[in-house]
Amino acid sequence: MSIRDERKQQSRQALLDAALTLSGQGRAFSSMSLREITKAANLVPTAFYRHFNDMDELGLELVDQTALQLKQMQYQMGQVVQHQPDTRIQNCIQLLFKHIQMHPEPWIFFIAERWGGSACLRYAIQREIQYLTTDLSADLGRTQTLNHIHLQHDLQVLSQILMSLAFNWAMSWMDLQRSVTSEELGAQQEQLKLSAITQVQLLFRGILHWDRKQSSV
Amino acid sequence: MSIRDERKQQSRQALLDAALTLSGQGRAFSSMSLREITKAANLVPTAFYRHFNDMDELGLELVDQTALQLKQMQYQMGQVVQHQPDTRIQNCIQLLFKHIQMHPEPWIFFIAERWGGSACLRYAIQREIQYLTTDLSADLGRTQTLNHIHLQHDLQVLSQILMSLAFNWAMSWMDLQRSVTSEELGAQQEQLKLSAITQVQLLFRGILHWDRKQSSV
DNA sequence: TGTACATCAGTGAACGCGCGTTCACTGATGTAC
DNA sequence: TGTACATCAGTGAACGCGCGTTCACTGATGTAC
Repeated sequence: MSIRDERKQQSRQALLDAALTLSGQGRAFSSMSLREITKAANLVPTAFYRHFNDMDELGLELVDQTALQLKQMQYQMGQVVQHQPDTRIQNCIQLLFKHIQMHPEPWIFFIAERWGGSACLRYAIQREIQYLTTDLSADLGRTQTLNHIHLQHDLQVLSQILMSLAFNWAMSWMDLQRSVTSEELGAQQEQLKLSAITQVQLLFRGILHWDRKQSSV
Repeated sequence: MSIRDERKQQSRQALLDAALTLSGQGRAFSSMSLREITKAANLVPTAFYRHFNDMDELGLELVDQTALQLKQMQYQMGQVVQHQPDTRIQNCIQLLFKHIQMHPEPWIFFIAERWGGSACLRYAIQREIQYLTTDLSADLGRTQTLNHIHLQHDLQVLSQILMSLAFNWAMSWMDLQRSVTSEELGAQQEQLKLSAITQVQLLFRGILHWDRKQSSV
């Protein structure tokens, strides 16, 4: 890549990073202004148009980038579970929260904009979450515990629940960091983890006793 | 109430309704302007200050009003289940979706602003959802199916899952109405209901086999 | 009941500000010979 | 390698617009006598 192209890429990424940072601070994407973003990226407002036609285009690119990060995290967790088949639920949850702690922005951006003020971001994120759910469903189908579940639909339903729970945990986690004093933080984080573990154990207890034929509880 | 007070209340409610309507159309609260709201309520911008100090104050009042509607819906569902103890999960879900269909705005407002761009709305909504969850937990504790669950914590965890699922269903439901053509709508709505029913059946299967002592799956 | 005054929801002009977008430009980088 | 021209990321002035907020006002409603 030429010097010029490289610098252009840097500016482009600076714009994307600026938006992601604001999102991480709790701002809604639909309330961010083009001028605000360019200022944070050390550019004049008009330079914006060298990279994107409008804010929506930047937003969609941001969905792509953050979705990629979430997919990578999911892949890594899948690898861990596959190579250590006796990994306990506790350890999985611990691993998940460590990831969330280290890279919170994609999680925040996804859940805040999933039902946010921009329709095109909503659809893009919804689509990405569907991909993630399908991938998770495939991962789950390969595990020992769940190989008695044969109907794709049932696995898909389980993944949907897990995915919606995971996003809830991520945001509750970030919410604690934003609002709780540092002395109480550790305790409340532990409590959140415990709650998450119980939630998943409850789900897996249901799956272990799952039987399509008598499903009319 | 005097004529003057009555008219003032009407204007005030018109402002609140205007904001709720915009929210129902997919707009983020943090991107709504004071002028926009007053215009929709047939008032001049400056009249806004006769009712609220700023948009945040209006937003908090809106949280109170919509929370009340959700509480009433929860109470009604609790009554139905209590008086017909053999109510099936299917019927509960059907009832829930009927409510969502008839009064979608509180649901949309709550989930969109739960992680939206306004910090004070986030906290207010979070608090209300906690109340709803605790109430649900109490309702569940009174049902036959669950009277083998004695630990408050376990009921609370179950309520948390159900609550987060319910909000997900509500938004998916509204999303269908917004984006799917009318001929496909009915079928997709049925599919969503089926998915919701399966999700809850799975959860209750887990609860039926729940036992704190061997909870390390 | 009638009158004189007080209250106050709503009005309309005005303000300074940040917004998205246009345009002609600059000057470093890339390319052709 | 050196020169002459092309490209194009970033600049800066300017525009019209909607924003939140101030202020002095109007006139219907309420209150005291």
